[in-house]
Amino acid sequence: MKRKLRFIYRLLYASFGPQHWWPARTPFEVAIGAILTQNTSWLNVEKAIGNLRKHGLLSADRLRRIPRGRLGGYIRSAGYYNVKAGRLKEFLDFLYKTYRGDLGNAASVPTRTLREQLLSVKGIGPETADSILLYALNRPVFVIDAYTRRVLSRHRLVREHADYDQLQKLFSDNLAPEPAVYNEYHALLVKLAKDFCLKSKPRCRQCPLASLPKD
DNA sequence: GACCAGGCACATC
DNA sequence: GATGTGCATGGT
Repeated sequence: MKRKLRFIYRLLYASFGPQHWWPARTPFEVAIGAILTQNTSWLNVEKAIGNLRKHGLLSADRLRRIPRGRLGGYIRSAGYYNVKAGRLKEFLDFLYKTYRGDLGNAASVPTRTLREQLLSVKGIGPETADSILLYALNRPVFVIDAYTRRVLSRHRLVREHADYDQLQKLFSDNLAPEPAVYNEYHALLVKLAKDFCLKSKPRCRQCPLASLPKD
């Protein structure tokens, strides 16, 4: 499986090239995006973040002070805006209570501890926690999402009903803990899912993974 | 107009 | 432990 996962990575990278997911932004902004993008297209999230920026609200302090109802108004485009405004508030409470409002103060905290802390925040589940860990804090944590699940199961790399932790283990057991690679690999799997695994069968013949050896 | 999108909490069986 | 439901906008 080690060889296979590395082979797939090289294949996808050669086919699609670098995907540039969540490059240079502040860790705080990445965390906000991670919550806003729950079950939502990134395009709609960008609008919401742009709106927050336009109103000078992209700071922990400003977001903490604004009432939940008003916050919802600014993030409408991201959908579920009432739910998400509440989740952002929960995250900010945690951020201030635990790290004085600055994720930078989490730098020396072990990844496992940090993950448990994030998961204890209401509204932050495994994918959101792991997105924050990987994309905002550069920790070697592989992010699993609906696309990853679809690709792995469509290509029979995992059994159909494997849960989040099992899927994640597949990668962490078989890849060196390198955040840049985890970042790129995940993005490439999403690209593959969008271009092929969602499409009709004819396109699947041209799928870069179609030539994958049977173990 | 139908379907989908970088989930999660909560209820129910 | 599995399965169902509410949450909601905007693109295709």
